This record gives sequence, structure tokens and C-alpha cells, in this order.
Amino acid sequence: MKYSKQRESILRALAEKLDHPTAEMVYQAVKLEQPNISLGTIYRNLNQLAEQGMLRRISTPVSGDRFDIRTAPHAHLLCTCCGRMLDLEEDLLDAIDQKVLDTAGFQVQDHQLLLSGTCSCCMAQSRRDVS
Amino acid sequence: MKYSKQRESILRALAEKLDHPTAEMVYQAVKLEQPNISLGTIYRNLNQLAEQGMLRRISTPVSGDRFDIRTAPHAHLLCTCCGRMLDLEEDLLDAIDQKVLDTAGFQVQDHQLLLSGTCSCCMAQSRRDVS
DNA sequence: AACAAAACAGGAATAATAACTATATTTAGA
DNA sequence: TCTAAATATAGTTATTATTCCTGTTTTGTT
Repeated sequence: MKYSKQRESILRALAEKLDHPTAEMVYQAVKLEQPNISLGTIYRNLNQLAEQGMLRRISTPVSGDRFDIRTAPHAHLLCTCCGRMLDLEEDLLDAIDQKVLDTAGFQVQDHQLLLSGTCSCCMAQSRRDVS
Repeated sequence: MKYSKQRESILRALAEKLDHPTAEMVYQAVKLEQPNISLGTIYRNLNQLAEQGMLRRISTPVSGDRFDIRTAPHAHLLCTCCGRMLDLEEDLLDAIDQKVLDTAGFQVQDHQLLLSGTCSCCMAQSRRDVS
């Protein structure tokens, strides 16, 4: 894979934005540095980088896919109230893989644990609204 | 919600096809009974039924969403080799929810655990191919 | 039976993403 | 350092999944 300043910007944007941006969000962020980058370049790079394991793709039932610079498997929390996506430190995952192999004979290569619900901010907010 | 024979066919198709079909697959199946059902009807019904909690939507990084008549939360296994989606009986989920609430203050409403990898059939197949 | 509410078919519209093409940039080697 | 091949890019067009719209049909109620 050859160097390009576009890809460098994309990686930098992902490193800075830890909120699991969509392709469009990455595009908007990178555009500040590279004003005439094309959206196709964003998608091509995100796909390549995901394939190389340099970032991971998270698909949600909501809208477009999201991308995450952390490559180690971990779980995601999607707040149905404010739409933010948070991380959850998770040590359970390896144990789950082993259990799946034992019980179902299925060799896990990747997992995607997406929990949707209400984040603590939104819970606090709604408590405030009621009272 | 009013009765319609289209929706009845959709539900029957889902009950028979336990392989988590996409909307398109449901369309093809239902078309055998209702030859001029429209794809819009499939989507409208799948969305309504999912909203009512009568079925669940599973989003994958691969292509279109899939639908599942089992409403109880359970995990899914997506084989990257043959593309089939399997179920995994899973009692861990409730425990995970509680842990998430304790550690992150996040109230889980729904989870989607998607494990991708190689199913036992494909593993057996590849062993056969090698030898 | 008559009417309102909901559902439908068919097609047009949208949104996310991928594919194409001609030009530009990078990099290894002479 | 220069050059040529490989790869990347911008900009555009195409594809795919899904939703929206409109006029018609079905369903449930009085």
C-alpha cells in the first residue's frame, strides 16, 4: 500500500474522532485539511484499511456503517436517544469465542457486539426533564 | 393492525425459513403464494412487525439486513465462507446487560451479537479439499 | 350495505456505497 | 536524479437496499 496524504488525513481524523464516525463524518472532517478530497476516496480507503485490519467496521440497524480505529475487538453501545456510539471495555469476548467453538463447532474470526439502549447522560437528562 | 393475507404469508414464510432471510429472500418466498405482492409491502410489513417486536432485524456488514422470527434475544453466527446465518443459544446475554449497567451506566434495551467466521460445514469442507 | 381506516401494488425517489476512467502521485530501480 | 510502472486520486456514473407517494383495494364497524 502506497503512501498518500489523503489516507494520512483519514487516519489522523479517525485517531482524533473517537466517536466512531460514519464515512460521511470522516469526509467532512478530512475536507478541512484536503478541501477537494472525493467521497469515493474515503470509501476506498476505509474499505482497504478495514480489510488490512487497521480499523474496524461496525454495522448498525440505524443508518450507514461506522468506523473505528481501535482494532482490538470490543463492544459498542449505541444510544437510541442521542445516537452516540460508545465503547465498552470487554474481556468476555475471548471466552465467548471458545464457548461457541465448543458448543456449535463454529470458528469465530470476528465479533460485533452492539448493544443499543440509553446512555448514562440521556438517563440523567430524562430524570431532569421529569422532575 | 388489520389483517391482510400478504402479512400472513410473510409471517408464514418467516416461520418456515429459519435461515434469517433478507427482505429480498422473503419477497421471493412470498411471491410463490402471492404472485403480485410488491416489494414495498414486504418492507413495510417487516418494519412494522419489527417495531411491534414480532420479529427482529439483524444488520450485517455484508449486504442487506436480515430478519428473524425469533424475538427472544440470541446471538447470530455469520459464516464468511458460505454466507449462511446460524443461531447460537445464548444465556450469557442477560448477564452481559447487567454488567454493562454496572460498569458503564448504560441501560441496554436490545443487543445484537454477530459472530462471523467459519461454520462447521465449511471447516469440514476445507479439510476435505486439502487432503 | 356504507363508510372510514388501514393495507396494497406499482413506480418514483433517496441514500449509502461501489465502479469506472482519465489524470496525478508515489516509489523502486537505472 | 530521472524514469517508468504501480497505485492513488477526483469526479462522475451506476448499483443496491430501502423508503416514499399515489391511486386503488381490502378490512372492520355501524
